[in-house]
Amino acid sequence: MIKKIVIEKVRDIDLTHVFECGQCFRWVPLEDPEEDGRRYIGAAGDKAAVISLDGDSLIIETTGGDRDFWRDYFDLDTDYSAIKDELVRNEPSIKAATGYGSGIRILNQDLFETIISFIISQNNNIPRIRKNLEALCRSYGSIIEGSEALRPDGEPVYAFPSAASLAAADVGDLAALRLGYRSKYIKKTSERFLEKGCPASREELLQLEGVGPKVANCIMLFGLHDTGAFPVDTWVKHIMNDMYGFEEKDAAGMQAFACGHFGRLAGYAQQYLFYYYRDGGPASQKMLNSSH
DNA sequence: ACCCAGGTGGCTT
DNA sequence: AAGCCACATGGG
Repeated sequence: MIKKIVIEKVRDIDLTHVFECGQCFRWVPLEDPEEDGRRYIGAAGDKAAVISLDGDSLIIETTGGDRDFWRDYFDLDTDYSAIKDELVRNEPSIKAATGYGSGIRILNQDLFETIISFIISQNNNIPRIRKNLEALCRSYGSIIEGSEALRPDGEPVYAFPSAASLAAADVGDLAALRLGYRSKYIKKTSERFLEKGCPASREELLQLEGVGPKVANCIMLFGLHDTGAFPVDTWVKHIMNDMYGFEEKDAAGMQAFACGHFGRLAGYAQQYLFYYYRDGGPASQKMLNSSH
């Protein structure tokens, strides 16, 4: 049974930017990739949905979750115009990035899904991360009841696997999904998650196998909504080198500086910058190459 | 055949 | 603390 939820008068939201800025990996365009205002299909936890925008109304056709759940998922009670303004006031050179990624929102994602997703992200690229996660969900996640009705072809949406199902997985079977050396991290981390419960701090996250400083920061930002977290990946290294002259290897220095410079908005700043430099086309790439 | 991608763990200086 | 290197995989 599909329920339709309409949230009116939403601001600062662009579905393409929200779903393709690199914070999540399982939402995909449903159809008409060229069409303006396209619809996305995916899942948040065990709730499948098709998401679209009609003017300033956010339309959620879903198998579950009430209005409050989706308001929280899309972070709709946060004023992103105010955030962008404050970022630009504090750091004028970020304006191109906030302009390009205007409409990004930091989703409130499921913690376990975020942990596994960003363990898979290490030394990997986004298209392959998406493939890996889809394979993982098809093999270890259950079909979301009623999700067949969301898609014209009647294909179901799979829920993200539970910690129990991944903890019970055979490492060889995980590797067969092309998860590579990350297979053992996934199993061990799932076991520990089951045993110890949800990690709630940086220290606890760093104790998980396959979670280092960068992945921990992604989990804090995307899974725990700690907006002061500033993940430093290979792209952000280039950016911080370009903007402030940091040595490429000095990830810790970059992170410390950014957290001081942007404060509680560091996570937003990181996401606008990452998305702009990665997807913003020739203009952003030129800026990166100009000084080095 | 190399280099890179939302890096980490482990070992050696 | 800092510097290597292996690790799986697939695309350019």
